[in-house]
Amino acid sequence: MGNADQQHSDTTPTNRYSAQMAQDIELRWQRWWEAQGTYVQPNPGEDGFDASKPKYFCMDMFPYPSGAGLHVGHPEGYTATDIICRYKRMKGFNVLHPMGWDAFGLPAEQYAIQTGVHPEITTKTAIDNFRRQLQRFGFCYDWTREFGTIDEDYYKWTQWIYLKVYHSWFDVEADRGKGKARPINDLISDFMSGKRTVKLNPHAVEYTGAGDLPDGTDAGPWETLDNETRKAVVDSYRLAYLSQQTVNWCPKLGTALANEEVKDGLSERGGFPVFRKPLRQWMFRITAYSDRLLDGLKDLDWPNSTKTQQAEWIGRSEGAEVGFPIVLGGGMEMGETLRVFTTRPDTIYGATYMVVAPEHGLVEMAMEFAGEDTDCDQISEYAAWASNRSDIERQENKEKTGIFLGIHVRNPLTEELIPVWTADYVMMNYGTGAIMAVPGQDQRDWDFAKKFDLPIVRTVTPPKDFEGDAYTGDGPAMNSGILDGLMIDDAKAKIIEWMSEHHIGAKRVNFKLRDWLFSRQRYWGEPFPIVFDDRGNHHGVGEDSLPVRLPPLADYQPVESDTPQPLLAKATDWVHTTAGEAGVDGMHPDSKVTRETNTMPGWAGSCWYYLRYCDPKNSEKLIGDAAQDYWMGEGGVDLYIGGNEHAVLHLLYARFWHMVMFDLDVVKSQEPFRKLFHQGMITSHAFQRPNKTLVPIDEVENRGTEEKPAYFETAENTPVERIVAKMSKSLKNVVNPDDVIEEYGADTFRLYEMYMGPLEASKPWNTRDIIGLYRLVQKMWRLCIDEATGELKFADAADDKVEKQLHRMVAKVGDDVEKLSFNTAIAAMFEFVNVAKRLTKDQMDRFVRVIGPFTPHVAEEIWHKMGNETSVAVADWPSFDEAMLVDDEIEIPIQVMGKVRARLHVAPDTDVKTLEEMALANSRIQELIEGKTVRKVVVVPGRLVNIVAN
RNA sequence: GAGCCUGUGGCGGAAUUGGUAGACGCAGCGGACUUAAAAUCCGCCGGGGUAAAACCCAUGAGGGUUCGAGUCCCUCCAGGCUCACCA
Repeated sequence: MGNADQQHSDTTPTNRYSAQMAQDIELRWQRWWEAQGTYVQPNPGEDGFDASKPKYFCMDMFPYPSGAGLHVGHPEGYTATDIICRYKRMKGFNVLHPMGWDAFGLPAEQYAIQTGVHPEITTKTAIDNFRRQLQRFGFCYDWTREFGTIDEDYYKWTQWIYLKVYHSWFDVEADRGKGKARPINDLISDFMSGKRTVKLNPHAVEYTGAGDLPDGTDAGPWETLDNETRKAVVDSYRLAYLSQQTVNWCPKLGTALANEEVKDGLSERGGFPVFRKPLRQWMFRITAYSDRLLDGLKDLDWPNSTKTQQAEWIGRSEGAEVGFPIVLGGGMEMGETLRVFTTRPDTIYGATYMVVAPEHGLVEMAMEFAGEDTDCDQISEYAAWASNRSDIERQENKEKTGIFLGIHVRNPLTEELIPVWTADYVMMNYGTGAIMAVPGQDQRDWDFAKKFDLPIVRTVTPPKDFEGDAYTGDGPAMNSGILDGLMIDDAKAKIIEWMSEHHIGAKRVNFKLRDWLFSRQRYWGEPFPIVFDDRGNHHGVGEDSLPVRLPPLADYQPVESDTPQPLLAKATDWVHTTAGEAGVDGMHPDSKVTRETNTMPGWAGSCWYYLRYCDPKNSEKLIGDAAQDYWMGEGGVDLYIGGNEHAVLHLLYARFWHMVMFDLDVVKSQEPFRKLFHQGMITSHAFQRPNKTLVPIDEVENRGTEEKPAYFETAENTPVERIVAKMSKSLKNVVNPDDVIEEYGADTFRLYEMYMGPLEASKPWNTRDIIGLYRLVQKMWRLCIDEATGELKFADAADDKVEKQLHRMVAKVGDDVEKLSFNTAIAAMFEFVNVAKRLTKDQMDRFVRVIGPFTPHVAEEIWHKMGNETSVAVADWPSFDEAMLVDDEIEIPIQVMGKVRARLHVAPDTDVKTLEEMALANSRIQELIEGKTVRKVVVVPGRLVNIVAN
C-alpha cells in the first residue's frame, strides 16, 4: 500500500523523484549543510555576525528524550518553526533557532530502574537517538548551541540561579507597592540599622497563624537577638525556604510531588496514589509574585486559553478576612479569634456555623480546652481519618463528613453563638483553613447543614420562582440587619467598611496559587548548592564551588516507604564534607557540614534554558550582556512553540524565575516569551465497541467498501465504530517517523504534517493521505528536471498565466507563513504546479526559493543544479508584483433577496453605479423582479450585488 | 459542578473575518495512453430535481439580528480539553 519504491518499473524514467532519490538527496545535503555550517548563527561580536540585521529568536519546547524515540507529534511543531526560521532568514533576519534536551527528572530515572541501566547512560543514548532522528528531518537548528540540562556546564548555572533566589527576599513595598526581589543582605542591613522592624515575615506561608497580630510580631532590636532567632527571622523572608509542609507524598515513587504533578489524586507520572504527609521541604515563595504573574499575562501574545488557565491557576479572588471571637465550652471568651476568608462577607448574617480544616490549630485547641460537648476521642479519630484519606478518595466521594468541636464563636454582627465544626471539605492550604458556613448562599454549606441538621438562613432574597437549595445569584439582602435591601456589591462594600471600622475584619485578596514545592527525594536531578552545619542550619555553597556535581551512585533504587529517604543520602562520602570543601563563606574551613540530599525537580532545568541558548559556551556568566541585549531584546523569545500541556506548569515556573532574575538584574526583559503558540496533537484512529471500550486497529477488519466502510472486530464478529484516539502502544496505532521517512523521504513527511490542517488543531494521522504530498514533491521535481536525463529543463519564454500564478504563490506562501497557516501555503503550491508545466530560468529561480523553507532538500538539489554555489537557505525571499495578483475579469454574483440568481463578468474595478445598472439590466434579473418593487440595491464593489425587491 | 474550545461532502480540511459554501489534498467514478497494469494526463465528484436547465434543500439542532449568517447573538445537543469541596 503506497510504497513509493514499488511504483518503479522498467518504464519509469530513471530520474523520476523516488524514495531512493529522496534518501540520496537528503543525506547528501544534510552532510553539506553541516560541513558548511549553513545554520550556524554567530553571536554579536563574533566573526560573521551582521549587526545591521534584526533578530528573530524562535524556539521549540525542547524534548524530553525517552527510550522510545521520536513520535510523529514531535516533528509537527519542529517543522513549523523550521519553516518560519528559514523564511525569516530569507527575509533578512539573524535567526536564533536552537535545540537541546530536557534530561533530568523522574521518567529517565523510572526507566533506568526498570532496565537496570544507569540513567546517565540511558539518557545519553536517548539523546543521541533523538538528535539523529531530528537531523534526518533537515531542520535548520544551530547545533553548535546544543546542550542538555544534565550537562555540568549547564546545571552549574541552574544551581547558580537557585543560590540567587536563596540569597534574596521579596520586598513588598518596593517598586511602588508592586514588590520586587532584593538581595537578602539589604534586608539584614535594614534590620541591623534599625531601619526596618525585626519580625517574622508576615506573608510567610510557613508561619500562617503564628503571632497574635495579622501584621506579625515585633521581635525586638537585632543586637538583642541570638543567632538562631536572627536566622529564623531572615529565613522567613528568603524566596527559597525550608518548611515543614503537608506535601503530596507518593510512596510508590518514593518522592513528594508538587500540586501540579498530581492529577485526580494520582501521580501524573505512573499514576500512583498520593497521600498527604508533613515533610521538611525546599519551597519557592512564588506566591509573592501572584499579582505580577497575573498582570504580566495581559501584554503577552499568547493563546487566550493558556492565559485563562494560568490566571485561573493563580486564582485571584477578592473578599474579606473576618475574625470571629472564640468562645470555649463553658461560655468563656478566650480572647482569640477564628480568622476566616470569605468572598461573600455580605452573607455574614447567614453564617450559622463555622468549619475549620482537620489540620487547623483550633482542632487541637478544642481538645485541649475540652468542655462537655467536646468528644476528644471522636475528634482525633476524625482528624486522623481525614488526613489519611488520599485525594483520590476525596474526589470520588464528596459526601460531607465532619464533627462538632464543642466550641463556639460569636458572630460579631448578630452577637449569636455559632458552633464550630471540623470537616475535610475545608482545605488547610487555602485562605486561612477556616470558613464561615452560609448554607443559604453556598451549596456545599447547604449540603453539610442538611446532613448535620444545622440551621439555614437566607440572606439574599431569591427570585419568586426560585426552586433550588442555596441561592448564589444576586438579589436584595434580607435577614441582614444593616444590609437589608442592598444588592450584593453594595452590601459587600458596606459590610467591609463596617468591619474595618470595628476592627473585625478587612478587605483581602486571596490566591489559589501556593508556594512551589521544589525538592524531590530522587537521584536524577540537580543537587542543591546547600549544606547544613552541625546545628542543622542551612548555608549556601559559594558560587566558585559550583557546580555541586551529582555523585555517581550505583544503587538508585528508590525505597518504597512511608518515611521518605532521599536517595542521595546513600552517597555518604559526598554527603559528609567540610565548609572549606563545599565553599561556604563565614565558616571555619574544617567545620563539618552535610550536603542537602534532596534534588531539584525536572522543571528546574527547563525554567531558563532559553537564556542559555543565547550564549551557551559562556563560562563567566549565565548569559553575556551583548548576547542578551541582542537576542532577548525587550520582549524575549519572538516565537515559542510547544504543546499546551505546559500551559500552566512550565510556563508559569519559567515566568517566575525570569521575574526574579529581572528584579535581581540578571535579565533585562520583563517576560521570557513574547509570543507563544501551541501545536495541536497528532492523533490516530482506533475502534470503539458499543460499550465505549477501545479495540486495537489490528483486531478489526473492514467488511464494507472504501466508500461505505463496515468495521467488525475480527475475533468477536461484532460491529465497531471507527473513532479518533490518541496514539498508544496498546491500540497499535503509533506511527514511527523513521518508517515514514524511509518510505517517502523527509521532504514529503514535512509537507504532510504541515498539510494535515491548522497547526493548532488536533488532527488524525491518515497514512493514505501522504501519497498526495509525495506527488507534490514529484511534480516540483518534474517541473524543473527532465526525468529522462536528470538535467534542468526550461521554457523558452515565460507564459503569462504561469507568471501570474507564480506571483500569487509568492504572495500567498509568504502571507501564510507569517500567519503560521502552512496548510493553505502548501495548497498554493499545489495550485502552482497544477498550472505550470515548464518554467523559465528566472521563474525557476523564484519557485525554488519559495519551496525552500518547506522542502529544503529537493530545493537545494535543484538550486545547485542551477549553478548556485551557496545554499538556497541564505538566498533572499523573492518579491512579487501586487498588480499581478489582480484578475483582468472577475465574476460578480447578482442576488435577489440574498439568493444568487445571475452572475456578471466585469473588470475588478467596476464602480458601484455601473454594477447596479448592469445587475438591473440583466435579463434573468428582470424576469425575477417583474411586478415587484425594488426597495434597495446593495452593491459591494468587487464582491456582489444584492437586490431587495418584493 | 465551573470555565474554555470544537462541530462544514465518504475522509483531512478551505472560505478575503458578515458577501458566490465546499479552495487544495485523499478516496471514488469516467476517459486518454498501454497488449495489460502501474505511473502520468484530462474530466466528474454535498443531497434532491431536470433530457438539460430552472429550481429546492444543505455548514450539529432550533430561534434571532441583517439586504445578506458557516461566520454575530440566544437556547439546546454531541465531542474534546482544563480546573474542581478554592470558601
